[in-house]
Amino acid sequence: MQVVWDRGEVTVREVYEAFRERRSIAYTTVLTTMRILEQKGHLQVDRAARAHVYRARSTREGVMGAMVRHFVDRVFGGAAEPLVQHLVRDKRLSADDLRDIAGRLNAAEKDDDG
Amino acid sequence: MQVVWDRGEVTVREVYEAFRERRSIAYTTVLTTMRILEQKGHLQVDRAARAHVYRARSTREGVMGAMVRHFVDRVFGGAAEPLVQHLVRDKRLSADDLRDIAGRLNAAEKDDDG
DNA sequence: CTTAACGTACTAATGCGCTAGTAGACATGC
DNA sequence: GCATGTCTACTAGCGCATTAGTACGTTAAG
Repeated sequence: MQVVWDRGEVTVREVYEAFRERRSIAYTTVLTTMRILEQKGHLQVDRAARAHVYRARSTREGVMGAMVRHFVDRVFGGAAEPLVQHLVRDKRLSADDLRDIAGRLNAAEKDDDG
Repeated sequence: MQVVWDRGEVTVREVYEAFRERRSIAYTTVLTTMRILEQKGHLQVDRAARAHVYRARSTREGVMGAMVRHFVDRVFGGAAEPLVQHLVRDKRLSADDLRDIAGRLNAAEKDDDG
């Protein structure tokens, strides 16, 4: 998925090569996986060329958003605060980071609806 | 797991009853699940009594922390900011919430090492 | 035309989580 | 002692993700 989002349009071969850089994997594995992703509606395919061309059906933002939502609901019952606190405890975020984001948010909101 | 954490010590029967309140499930399903959790080291079991007594081997905090870490690494490559931004976009968090948390953090840090 | 490279389709094995059934051990009441 | 209810152990099916092998078609080179 990451590879598809990065490149926009990909063939199986391209994804295969991208994966190979990191770990050993069979060409047919990638092929099968992409076919499944297509069946599930995550990828769109153009079969005109010999090597089918795949594109993502949804944006990275959208999918990640759904994953976050799912995760927060499942693990924290929908409550975001404890999640953020975990991030902080893990040193993923500092209080400064939080203020930063809050600041940017205010600016964005003014931009948005102001 | 939630049930075990809530009650501290539980038997299979107790967990079973707790689950039954929400959805139909077989007693043996709960039993098997708890046995697996024990094999995986998540639960600790005392076989002295006829009805084995289970306790959690790790705290809720610890497990949730690990889950958060895992999630952030896998989905966001370890970067917490974009995750937080998703939370905000989903209306799970407001800028005020963020400032709130940041404020509490400052207080805690003073408490901690100050 | 023949052959080699490339590409897809189909099939399948493996592993894991979830579910539950069956069998056997044990206690309890009569 | 025998029936009944409770509890665990063992076994197994189902669905899904992951991985890859085999078969077959197509294209390009000679």
